[in-house]
Amino acid sequence: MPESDYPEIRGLHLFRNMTDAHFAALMRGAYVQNFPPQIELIAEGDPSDFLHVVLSGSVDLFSAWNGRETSMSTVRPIATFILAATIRDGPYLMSARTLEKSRIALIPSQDVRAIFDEDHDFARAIVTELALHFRSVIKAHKDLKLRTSSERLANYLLRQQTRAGGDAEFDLRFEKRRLASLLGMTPENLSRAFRGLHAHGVRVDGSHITISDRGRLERIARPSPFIDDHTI
Amino acid sequence: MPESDYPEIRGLHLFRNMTDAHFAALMRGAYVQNFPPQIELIAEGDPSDFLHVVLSGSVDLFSAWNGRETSMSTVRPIATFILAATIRDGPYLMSARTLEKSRIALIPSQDVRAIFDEDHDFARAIVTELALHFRSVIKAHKDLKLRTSSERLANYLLRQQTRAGGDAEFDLRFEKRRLASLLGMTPENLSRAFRGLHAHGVRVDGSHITISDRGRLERIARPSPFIDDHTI
DNA sequence: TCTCATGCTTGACGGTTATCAATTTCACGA
DNA sequence: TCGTGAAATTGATAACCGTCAAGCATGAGA
Repeated sequence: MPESDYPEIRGLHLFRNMTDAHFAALMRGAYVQNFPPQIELIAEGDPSDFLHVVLSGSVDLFSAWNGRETSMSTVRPIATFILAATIRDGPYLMSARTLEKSRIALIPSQDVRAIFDEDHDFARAIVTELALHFRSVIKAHKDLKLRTSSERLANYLLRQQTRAGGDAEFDLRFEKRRLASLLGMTPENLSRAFRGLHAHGVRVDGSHITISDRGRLERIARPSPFIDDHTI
Repeated sequence: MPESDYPEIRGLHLFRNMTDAHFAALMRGAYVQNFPPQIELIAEGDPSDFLHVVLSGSVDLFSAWNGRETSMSTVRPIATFILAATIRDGPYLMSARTLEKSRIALIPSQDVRAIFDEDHDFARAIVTELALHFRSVIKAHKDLKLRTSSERLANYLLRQQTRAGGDAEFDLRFEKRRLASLLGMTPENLSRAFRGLHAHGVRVDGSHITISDRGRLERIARPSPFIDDHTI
């Protein structure tokens, strides 16, 4: 594992407060690999041998059943994924594939579990991380159960506008087909949902979005901090 | 807090391995209360002052948005709820109401966080519990995104049959209206979905279910361990 | 036993969403 | 610059699901 990757990983919440010795022990068994786009990193059902850390690029977590497939979430640098499977030593519940050329660190799951037993600060960080992820999934679940597809899109756009610094214009960070899958709809209906939002001040040009009047969009989106605020 | 409640709580996975001193410290600030049916224990958005433990009865966790409401899950003895909100010291993401007369222990959240910092076994148990819950929500999310309503019902019935010991006959543990909400559908459509399963060997008499041929039901339900097995 | 409230079921209807097919647009390499 | 293939859009259609209204079943209480 190249020294240059250490600071990035060390800077993560998860690894920030552990002792140097324990961090070094974790890194000893870890290695970094470069992957081309569209490579399947892990498959649903595989044993969880490694905790993954996305250092650059991006990774799609998805799941399939009975010939259907859906995107569950996208992981961007710097972040880990499949922490829960690592902790429980259970099979992956989602598959993962690179969306673009990506650099990914692989930390043996058994090392994570071993250091977890010894380093209280690391254990504490894992709990915090898991609780945050848990709450995010709850929010996604509420989004899906309580809202129609165009309400989900409207609220998604408001969230993206917020994370873009509140600017009236910003770019979608996904292909629309995958955005559709994330939002739980077909690409066709995403297209129609975008058209429906024209009447509420949303302009779409390719992946470039313009929200002319946030207040107007909020009146139909009705965002709730308990669904849409992913910081709490 | 009555001594008689100690063993039940102590027996929970979450509290089983912590030291006596720390457990006693937790129980010092805790108290047990009896609630009648249909009492709202907590409301979405409230600060998470207490970790709740259901000792008897049952509790519905639900969420509302824009005039709509949906059941998220049901908590039965002996189990805790809203652990993640307690850990993060964030607002509740779900409301909770008693379904029947229930006895519930309330443990101050700040005590949980304080003991967590001191007792490594407790911290470890919390991580395990959170990871398990996280994976359950992921499964529920996949269920909702990948399956139609009658597929969800068919798989729900198979899961219930399994937990009833595999018997061909068992009873639903919910009112059908709440089962419908849990499964993400209306009571009307639940009724129609049950009728649709008649053709696949499912008999319904009130809340009594008979599955004449599990294999036949499995052929249309196509259960997957990565959605339906809540033990992994 | 009767009444009444509640939950469940059924049918009719409309809205939402998925599917299929056909274009159009766009990005990228020849 | 042009050609190619994938993505995005559009329209038509059907499946799915929610809503509304009515009727039925059940059980608690007078």
